[in-house]
Amino acid sequence: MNDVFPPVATECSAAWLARAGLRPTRQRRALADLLLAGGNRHLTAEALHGEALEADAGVSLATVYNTLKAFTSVGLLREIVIEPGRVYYDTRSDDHPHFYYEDDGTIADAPAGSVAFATLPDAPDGMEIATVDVVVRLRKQKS
Amino acid sequence: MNDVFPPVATECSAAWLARAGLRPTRQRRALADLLLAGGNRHLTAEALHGEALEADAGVSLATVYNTLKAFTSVGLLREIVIEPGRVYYDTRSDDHPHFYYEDDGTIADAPAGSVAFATLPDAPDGMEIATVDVVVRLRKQKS
DNA sequence: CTGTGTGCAAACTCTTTGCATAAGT
DNA sequence: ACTTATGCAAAGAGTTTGCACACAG
Repeated sequence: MNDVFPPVATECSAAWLARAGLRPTRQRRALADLLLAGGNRHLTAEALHGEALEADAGVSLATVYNTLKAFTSVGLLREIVIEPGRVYYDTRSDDHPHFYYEDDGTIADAPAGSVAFATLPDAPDGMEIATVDVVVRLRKQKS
Repeated sequence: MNDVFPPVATECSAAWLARAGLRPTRQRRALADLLLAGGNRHLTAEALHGEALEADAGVSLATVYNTLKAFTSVGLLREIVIEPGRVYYDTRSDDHPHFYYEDDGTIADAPAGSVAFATLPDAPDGMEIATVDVVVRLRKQKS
């Protein structure tokens, strides 16, 4: 076992699912493989379904939706909501800032550590801060 | 003319619209009045439509949507997207952080100045930062 | 075996649009 | 007058759901 290298996708998807208590069905493994394949990814249900189709994974769109929700609820993925009517899923599930390119609607991770808070608000009484979502919206330079 | 006090709603809506180059129709003035009435507000199209109905403003839902979009495009409002399939409009159009109560899906302004950045990322080449959206997600305290 | 996951299609929610009427300048 | 806005209802996009079948433990 090697803790240094990121786990190989084909092996990882089963472990991933097992650790989360999700049954490693063929569809879930296929989707997990796709998600884990390319480093940190930010994609929509439809985009993932498209990739699944290309890979002949035999996964229906409904299952993609259900699976993404399942993955999210066990903390394997994180939802990002930036545009109305479109949910992105991030394969990094920790709290980190994003770039949003307004021109083409794509999302990327902002460089690690590039956002730091000098101050954060106190949570109102009886509340606690779950996460702090930061989206840096980018547009083409005017000049 | 008095620059110190915030403009009175009934007077303001016409000025608002004129300044933005929007025709001051009855519906737009009614919606502007509702929006300006209660300080900083965060509401959805449906919520505003509900208020318009209560106020007998005679404004259709489609017009509420169109009007909110029009107001947003001229900078009178700002869109806030936090939940999938639900757009909030903020009567404060400047860049400021929000609290999001996960329990009931409501939004509030975070206290002024409560969020400050120690560092912000450099925009990628050819890009510039348009805005930085900050949403502090709150949940009920566990204890 | 037993229960959970999948697939299909229909339902659902929020939002947008086409077109005829009404209102603003 | 001429142009833009409104209202209705229907279409649209993205997501969720109900139910029968299939698969994992």
